[in-house]
Amino acid sequence: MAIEDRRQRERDARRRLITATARTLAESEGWDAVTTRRLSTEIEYSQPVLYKHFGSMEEIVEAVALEGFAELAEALRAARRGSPSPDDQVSRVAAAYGDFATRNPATYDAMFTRSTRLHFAADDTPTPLTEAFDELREAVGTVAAVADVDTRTEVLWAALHGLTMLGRNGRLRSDHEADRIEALVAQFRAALP
Amino acid sequence: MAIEDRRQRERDARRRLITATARTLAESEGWDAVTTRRLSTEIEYSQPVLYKHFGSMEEIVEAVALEGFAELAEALRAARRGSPSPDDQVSRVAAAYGDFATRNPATYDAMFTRSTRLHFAADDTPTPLTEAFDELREAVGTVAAVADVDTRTEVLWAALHGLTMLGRNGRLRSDHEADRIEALVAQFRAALP
DNA sequence: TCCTGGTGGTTAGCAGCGCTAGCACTAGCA
DNA sequence: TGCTAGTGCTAGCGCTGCTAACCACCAGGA
Repeated sequence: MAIEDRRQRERDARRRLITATARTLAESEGWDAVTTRRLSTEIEYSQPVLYKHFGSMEEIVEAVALEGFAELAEALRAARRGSPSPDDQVSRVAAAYGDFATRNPATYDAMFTRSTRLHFAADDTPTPLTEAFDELREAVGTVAAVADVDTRTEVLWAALHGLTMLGRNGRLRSDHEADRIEALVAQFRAALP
Repeated sequence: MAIEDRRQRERDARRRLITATARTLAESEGWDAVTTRRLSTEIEYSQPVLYKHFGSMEEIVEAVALEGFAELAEALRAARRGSPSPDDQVSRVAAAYGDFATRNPATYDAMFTRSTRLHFAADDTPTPLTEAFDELREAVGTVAAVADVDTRTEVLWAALHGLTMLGRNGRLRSDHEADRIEALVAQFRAALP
């Protein structure tokens, strides 16, 4: 069995190598550069090896996205815990969200633009996704005992995502990012039931 | 000159044929189906004809996007004008925005996901884009004499865009769309200076 | 009326894409 | 030592966006 174990470890390591390389390559040169040929030369294996681990290129992107969601959840959790007063949590979490998106643009892209098959609020929702959402939800919950926390969390998430995407594509005034986050949090706080 | 005029008219007509066909095809089968070969057979010309009118496939998508922005601006204008009381404008405009995005998913995609080169708030911003933004801005302006209308308009736009994108990819509970719009508008109204 | 320049449109082909069939080799077991 | 299972390769298919080179036609002047 030891041999089988070793083989499994090697398989796992190579799988991680593929996703890590894909992510690094995407962050440095954009997802357009992440082709099966380029990726395979980068990991120093031939193309078909990729398909031993993933059914398609899309699945590789999905794996990167999942990794991203786990990291996002962790970043939001850290922001929430590092918050001195509970009232501050929404503000901190919003800032952490923007920060993550800015620092990992390609990964964020994998999470929200390039992977259409990862669904929320469904039976097959992977745990990293629900965990990230739950962190936002917890933060929203502290603001006040609002009637429908879920709805307001979704609205907050949507606003943060919208600010990220529009900002990235040059659709918003580039020197007012902080103002927008502030305005968002302010109007969020103002709407107490 | 009459001959030259006729030629120009024919050129214009063919250009419109290309964008209209691309849009229709995208709405019915998705942008993946809009390849240069498919598009050229659809308009009953050969591939190089496309390149007499557009420099690349991306420019065709951009043309569809511009058309979409013009229509969106018009839809928002109609919603604003059809509003009985000024207080209602934000709500109406938000609903009209969601409506447009739902009715024209592929066009919306061209506007916000597939065309990265159309910038807002810049010197080279095409008029349809600023017009659409201005309609939102006007609606926001009616809510109250807020200090920074621009910032709050951007936040509203971002929230609407986020709700659209996350909703479309199954990232939000599918039977609470109206609730989210309502919550968004409510918190928007609540945050008066 | 014939000739000529320019325009409109075509066919054929390039490089690169995701993906796969099928072969060569090697490690591990009997 | 011979067999087997599994690993990784080469080569190639059908597709993509895009372009070079050519042909047919029409408008305008001699």
